[in-house]
Amino acid sequence: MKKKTTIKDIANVLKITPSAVSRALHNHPRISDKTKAAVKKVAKELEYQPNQLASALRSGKSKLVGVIVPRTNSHFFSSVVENMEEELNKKGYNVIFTQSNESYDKECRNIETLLQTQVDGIIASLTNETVDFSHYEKIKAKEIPLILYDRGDNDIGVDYIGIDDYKSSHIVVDHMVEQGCKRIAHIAGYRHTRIYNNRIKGYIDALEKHNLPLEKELILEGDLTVEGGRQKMEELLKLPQRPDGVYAAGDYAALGALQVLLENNIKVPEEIALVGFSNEPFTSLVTPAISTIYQHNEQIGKLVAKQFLKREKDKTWKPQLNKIILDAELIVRASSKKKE
Amino acid sequence: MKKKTTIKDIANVLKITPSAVSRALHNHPRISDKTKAAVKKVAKELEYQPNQLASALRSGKSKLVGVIVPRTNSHFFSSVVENMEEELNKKGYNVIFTQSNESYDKECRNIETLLQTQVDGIIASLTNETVDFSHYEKIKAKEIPLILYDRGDNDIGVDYIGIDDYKSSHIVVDHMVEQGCKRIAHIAGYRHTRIYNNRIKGYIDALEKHNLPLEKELILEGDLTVEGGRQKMEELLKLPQRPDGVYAAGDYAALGALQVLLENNIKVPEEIALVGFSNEPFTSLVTPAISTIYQHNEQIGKLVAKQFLKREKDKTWKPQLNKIILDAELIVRASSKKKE
DNA sequence: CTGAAAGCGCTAACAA
DNA sequence: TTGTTAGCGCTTTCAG
Repeated sequence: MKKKTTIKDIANVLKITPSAVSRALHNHPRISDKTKAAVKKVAKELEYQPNQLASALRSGKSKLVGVIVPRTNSHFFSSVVENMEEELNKKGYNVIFTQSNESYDKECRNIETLLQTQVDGIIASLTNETVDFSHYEKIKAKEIPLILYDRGDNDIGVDYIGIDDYKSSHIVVDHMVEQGCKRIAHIAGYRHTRIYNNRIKGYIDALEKHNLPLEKELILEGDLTVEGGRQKMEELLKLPQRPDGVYAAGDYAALGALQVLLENNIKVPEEIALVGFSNEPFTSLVTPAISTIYQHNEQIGKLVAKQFLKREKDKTWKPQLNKIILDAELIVRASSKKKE
Repeated sequence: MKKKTTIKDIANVLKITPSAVSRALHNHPRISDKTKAAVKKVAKELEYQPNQLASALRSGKSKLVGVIVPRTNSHFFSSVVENMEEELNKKGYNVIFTQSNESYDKECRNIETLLQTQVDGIIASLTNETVDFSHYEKIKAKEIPLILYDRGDNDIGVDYIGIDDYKSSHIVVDHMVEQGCKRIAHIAGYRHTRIYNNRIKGYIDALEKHNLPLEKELILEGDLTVEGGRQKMEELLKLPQRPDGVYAAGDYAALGALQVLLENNIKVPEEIALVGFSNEPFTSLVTPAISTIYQHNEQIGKLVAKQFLKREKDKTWKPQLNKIILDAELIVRASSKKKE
């Protein structure tokens, strides 16, 4: 490894002190424009690259933000992260990025390593498994900003940004009723995950709002994979009286359901309408295209970043709860359009 | 921010010196088991967390690896990264992760920030735009390990890991010929990107191998988006004599092509067989499922990580070319199975 | 406007 | 086996 130029090297060339160089590079107000210019010129000539590590150690600010993502292979998360990164980069922060792979243990280790790396803040979305929050208390204890998003609606008193799952279900049911559905089934996620539970509650209350009877056999809890969706749909088709609409709490499950419907020559949406959740890219690519809930991925990413920056700036910051809940948006596509 | 425990604090408690503590924590051979135990006990009690920054600054090793990805919203890249991360974490490295978004400028800036962060190595896949490699020379000049993967087959003399695109085309054409195709079209990527060029060359040579005539109008270069695939497929359908097979150099383009075929009531694979490239998840989800090339994502991720670790270990390392080329694998699905 | 000097937390060569 | 000492590269008071 070649030795790199340091501010000391620049100082030597110009016969000034390292501190002057440091100030010049940071546009300190009380430094002459002449030296500023000179320093910058020499810096460029010597291909000076600031050593962030040293700066971080001295100043106590690493300019690093740790992000924990449950999975990368979901369009939702990757676009959230993309926007977060963009926003943070603008303000001179770099993003260290780890994935928990939906494992609680990995999540704990992620936090450990991020803290060791001296990140200035942590942004996280919980795994499906996470029910205990004690590992997050450590972060709180250190009083570094912690922002949760999407999966992380919490009682531990830290910032949270996500969409209104309860209301989303209302939007979906409203739409399906309007399209003429009378018996809407719900392929649901596991109830112990807060967001899925909220979707179930929203579904139930929305039915009541429309004076539709609640039929227990129309709520099928499970994992929201393609295979899961297939199984649940097959169960639904075996019922003495079939539903005329299916609301799946995830797009992959919706796709599985669609496959089963098509294989059974059931017309979508005429016989059974279908709505998914998350706006995964494939929903617009299959035939018929699947109606789905758009979670404002980009905006969530940006908001999370901004919230972090706000916390970071405020010196007197203490961990505190502050929820930002966005309304989701229904994207109506062919799979649920019974009327024109 | 609360003040954190340092090795000095531990030293004070035990009335020993910081260096002894440091050694104890690192299981230095020449330190008594007694002090080791004592140090570790106190460390736990005080919730000591090593400050990687300080360690990095002192030792010149940040234990950080920078990874540049063109896009995260591709299944290929996310699974490569996932496996890379896993492998590197095992050896105590953390991954800093940036995306270039297929922009040359962003790629340059990414390198800049990674170097400033004092990463111990850089792992990158080039953007589609990248034709000039001068920004990578900087990394070479610093003599820190640089590994390229997938897009990055290079003449700059650094390690590269990817699949054999030329051969992949052969595998595809062989398969299609075996299925009875006589006129195979190629929806291609832009020729200036090496991997797409290799796929084109492979396609051409494979046709020759099978004594099939090369028809220029059957090679359509473009961006491999869904929309791009649609357009090219429409062009192909306008030809006086239609092809009986389509090989798309990307799955999204293959999907676009499939949509057009289905909209025109053309039977797939009976009238026109279809093969894509990359094994994006949706290929197995659409109907008919799309045959495609699997690029050994997981293995590539692991190999890249291992290659980095090898370079890192070898103190006498100098930038040098070392290619690892994997054979890709064809996943045959309904879209190309003319025979049983 | 600039210089001198101290130190962030840790490691490692050299002593003892 | 442990202590001493010096310093990684940078920032930041405190002087001048």
